[in-house]
Amino acid sequence: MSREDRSGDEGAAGAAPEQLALIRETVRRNKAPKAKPRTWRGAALAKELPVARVLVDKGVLHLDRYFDYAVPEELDEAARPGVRVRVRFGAGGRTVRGGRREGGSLIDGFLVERVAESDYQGPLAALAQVVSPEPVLDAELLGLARAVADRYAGSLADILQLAVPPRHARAESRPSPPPPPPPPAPEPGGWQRYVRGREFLASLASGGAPRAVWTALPGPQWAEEIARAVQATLASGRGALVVVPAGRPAARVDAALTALLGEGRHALLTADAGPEKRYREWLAVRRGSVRAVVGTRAAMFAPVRDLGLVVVWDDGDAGHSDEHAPFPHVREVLELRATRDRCAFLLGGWSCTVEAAQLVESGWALPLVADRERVRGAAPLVRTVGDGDLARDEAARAARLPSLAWQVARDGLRSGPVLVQVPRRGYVPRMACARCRAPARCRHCAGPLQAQDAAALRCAWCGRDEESWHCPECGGFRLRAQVVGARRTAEELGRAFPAVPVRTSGREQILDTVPQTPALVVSTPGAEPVAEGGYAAALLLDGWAMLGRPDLRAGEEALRRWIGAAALVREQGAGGTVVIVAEPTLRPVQALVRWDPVGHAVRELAERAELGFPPVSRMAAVSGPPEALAAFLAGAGLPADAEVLGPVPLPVAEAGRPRRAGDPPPGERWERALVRVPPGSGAALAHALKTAQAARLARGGGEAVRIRIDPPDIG
DNA sequence: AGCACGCCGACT
DNA sequence: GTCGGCGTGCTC
Repeated sequence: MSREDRSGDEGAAGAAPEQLALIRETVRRNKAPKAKPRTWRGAALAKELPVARVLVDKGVLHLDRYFDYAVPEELDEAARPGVRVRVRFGAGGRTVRGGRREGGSLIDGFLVERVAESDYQGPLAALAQVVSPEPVLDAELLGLARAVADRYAGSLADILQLAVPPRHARAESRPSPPPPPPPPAPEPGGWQRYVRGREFLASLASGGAPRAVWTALPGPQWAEEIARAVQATLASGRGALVVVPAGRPAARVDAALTALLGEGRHALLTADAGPEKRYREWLAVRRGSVRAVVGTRAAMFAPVRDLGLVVVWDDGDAGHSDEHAPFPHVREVLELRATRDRCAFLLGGWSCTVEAAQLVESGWALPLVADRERVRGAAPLVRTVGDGDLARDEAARAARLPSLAWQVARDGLRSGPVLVQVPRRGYVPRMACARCRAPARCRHCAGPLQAQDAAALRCAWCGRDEESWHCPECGGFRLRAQVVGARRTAEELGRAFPAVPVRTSGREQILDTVPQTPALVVSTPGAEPVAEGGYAAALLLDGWAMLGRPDLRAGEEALRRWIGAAALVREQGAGGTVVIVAEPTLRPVQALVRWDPVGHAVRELAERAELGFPPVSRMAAVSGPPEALAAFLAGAGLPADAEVLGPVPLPVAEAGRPRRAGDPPPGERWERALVRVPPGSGAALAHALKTAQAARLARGGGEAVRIRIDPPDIG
């Protein structure tokens, strides 16, 4: 921008807007007629479409737009839309005598588009280099990345970092083979067990785009069912994408696809592959030589050709949330893809998230379930041990384990392995009514109450102190925090059955499978090995630890984990039994007993709607130093229907403790505010936050605040 | 983040 | 006149 331009703006500060526009227009016309670009070097330009619009690869929000560069004649051929380029970028660049340009540093970018002329006033710099002719960012992927960036108030460059793997020259130089012809449509297989299963598969095979929330029957067949859905989609001549939360389930779907389709039909995109392999597989997908993909969360952006189906398995698993800003979630991204590409959508799991229930409730997706009788037949028998039982149970007090659990373990060990689910350490207890166990909630915003110290209660959302709490359910006025120590219980179990081997599976060392022989398998949630032929029984000893977490999702998450363990147990007709040590009146416990995760999610959804919780409302968390946060919120121009809760102080990070993304730097006192908007205003909220953040960053001095749409831990 | 531009005070 | 300090805003 020239000096004249700037002084023109200043001189017109008091002028009417039309006048201002007129002045700008005049300056523009006089100075820089829209014509072929001039470059500083005056090099020969491409004859057709000599301007390249480039997305510079900097995650900074205020650079989240395209920059125009001139295309030199010699790069004309290679400079196609979608290729990686290098350009000079930075204020360091300056024009020196003779109209030549120097300075500015070389940075990476993507060529987004070729156009005839530029809106930019002034001479364009030339593309420095086309890194490779491989068009890695096509219009479809760009559009998706843009939509995801907008949804999460993040920058396009941040999304592209997740969506386009780093280049590897050797991988690129190898040609990819042509795709094999479509396979025949599959037999319905296990899909026959679901009410509309055959129809769903048939629709996929005939090129349809059905959308379903699938409540999978317990047992290991889900992977094969997903593979059949993929095959049906391939049979229609389209591609398919499956995203699972971790490497183990990815391996299961991978095996099922190989069994059904043979080798070379699909790609496995997981985080643990090396850079070369990763890029090679990704390229094979992009080039269309592989039409089906299974992978973990980064695969959600996989550039599958002519996408016909997206699948997400177990969407409640935290593994589906990306750890890098702006933290996109697989379910949400695949929803966007299904809508944008008009392709089929399949969300499956043994359990059911509130978000999944909402997809059905809103009519966006149809439920895909088995009838009650079949569900009951496939599930194990679930028995509960509540506080009353424990109180009456002499043995339990002595040995810290209920008699029922002993019996079930002993019986089970006669015919096979017995799973013992124990809690992970580190759950923060939530306060609940000592009498009826209803969670204690803030009377103003319904956020969870937490114990400050011995006496004081404070809302974790809005920060208000609660001095005279009483239970709205039963009128009780005493609170209790629930703490459990069940690890030792498992050890005791081991001592009680000395003839039986004890195997453990946990965070550090995860067992994949265990044999059919009798054994005690002690596992933390999510790390349960699969038992050949199913477990004879399972003991779920962590009821209170799971329900006691100060998290909106505590109930849903507890149920998901219980079901995740119980689904590995034999059906009740084959003697499969589950014992859960938790109060049988609690909603998630009842849902487990009835094996009704959907009913549970539907009720939770209704309750969330009533209380103004996500996903019925959209929430964003904004955190940062108190002054910066206050300034941000004051100037953010939030939608009129936005409601700001808080800010409240965040816990100060202790030195030596592992930090999670979004935690304040050690020793700094940060605050966090929650902003919530009603349904329909989510996009406006994201836009307002993004704009405000960009303005702050552009001004330079302003300290950045952290923004997270759909925060996972809203207390 | 870097870096030039421009305004303003100090000095030849 | 002209040199240079720092505050502001831009990067094709």
